[in-house]
Amino acid sequence: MARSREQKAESRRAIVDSAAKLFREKGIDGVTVAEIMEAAGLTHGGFPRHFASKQELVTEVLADLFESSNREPMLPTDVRGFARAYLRPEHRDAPGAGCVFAALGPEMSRAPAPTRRVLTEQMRRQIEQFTASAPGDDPHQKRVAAIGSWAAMIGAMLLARVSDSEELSDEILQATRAFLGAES
Amino acid sequence: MARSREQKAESRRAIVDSAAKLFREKGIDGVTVAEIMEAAGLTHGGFPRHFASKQELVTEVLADLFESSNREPMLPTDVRGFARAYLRPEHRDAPGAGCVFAALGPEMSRAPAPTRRVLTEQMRRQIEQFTASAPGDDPHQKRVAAIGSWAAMIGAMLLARVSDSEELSDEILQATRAFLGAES
DNA sequence: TGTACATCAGTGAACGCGCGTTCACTGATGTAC
DNA sequence: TGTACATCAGTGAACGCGCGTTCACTGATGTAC
Repeated sequence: MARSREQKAESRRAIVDSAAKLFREKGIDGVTVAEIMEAAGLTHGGFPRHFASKQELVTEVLADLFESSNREPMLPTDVRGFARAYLRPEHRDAPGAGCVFAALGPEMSRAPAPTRRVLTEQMRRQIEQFTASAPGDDPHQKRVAAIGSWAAMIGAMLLARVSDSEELSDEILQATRAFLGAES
Repeated sequence: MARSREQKAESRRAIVDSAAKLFREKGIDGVTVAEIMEAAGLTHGGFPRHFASKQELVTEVLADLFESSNREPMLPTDVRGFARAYLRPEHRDAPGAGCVFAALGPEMSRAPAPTRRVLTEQMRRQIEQFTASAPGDDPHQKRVAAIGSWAAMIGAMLLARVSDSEELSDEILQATRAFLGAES
């Protein structure tokens, strides 16, 4: 039943990827370790060979997600292009592959210190990235626009996902795109 | 041990109020029925005399919160005044008394139908209320500004609560106020 | 190159705990007469 | 107005289940010689 070092690395990869998807889809508390392990093609008993606890996996998943999205961004890096791509029904309907903040925000504000540190670091990075392309006459205005625009995207995604009316949900996404000057 | 009808109504009130605070502070899953009952000055065994299940209490709490905030608003009803009051560190630091969407958003997007119906109804009401006072040359522009502004408030509160740096957190709130033209 | 052995990824059963919910019971309430 | 009785809010113990975690075990890996 034992596996090579290489196979272990593959298993770890599969666990992190499954968890990244499931956490965002169902919330941290909404997913069991057994469920994650099964999605990774393993049984739950093997979990402690990779992570000391579920919470440690959470932190690792976030660090991994941010690392890979910084390495090769899935969305445009300019704030308007980002907003156009972010505020789409496809993103709303696939939380498992989408924005961590919109999917897990409140749960994350109650997370332990190491987890919040990773999130805060990413927040700084994202704000700086948006500031570069944000509209404004001076650096301060640009940063204000970067923060305000990002906040609007996240809030809109959250509201769009709560709505039980697809019409209202679509309108929220579209209106926020217009509000941010990111009409397609 | 029995109580009069009047006392029962008082107990129910206490349960709903305690739950409204605790749910927003710690998330739905982060609070136990026993904890809510204790905060209400009762023991957990009495819970089913008031609610058929924890989930039913959740829906009741939301309906009650929205009913009372619509009856007598705690914040200004115009969008800029609302933003000024909403985007405050005091609000960030007291989620138990604050915005339901920022405190429970993602958890709510996975909630059962009756709960989401109550939330969607309130979303419509809030958007309509903001539209009345939002900037814009025509009704469409005003509605766009209402939606975009509200989204920015909720997203900013969420980010401000996730940040483990008070400086960054304060900046997010302030920048979003500036972004929405709601500087004090 | 072969061989003996230590390592350890992964399995599946089990543990222990916390939770939502149920239930027998209590005694004050409030109704029927 | 009194009195007997049904009701039912609230108590505290218990139930049942699901979860994160632990553990004895397995057998392939990969190292030591």
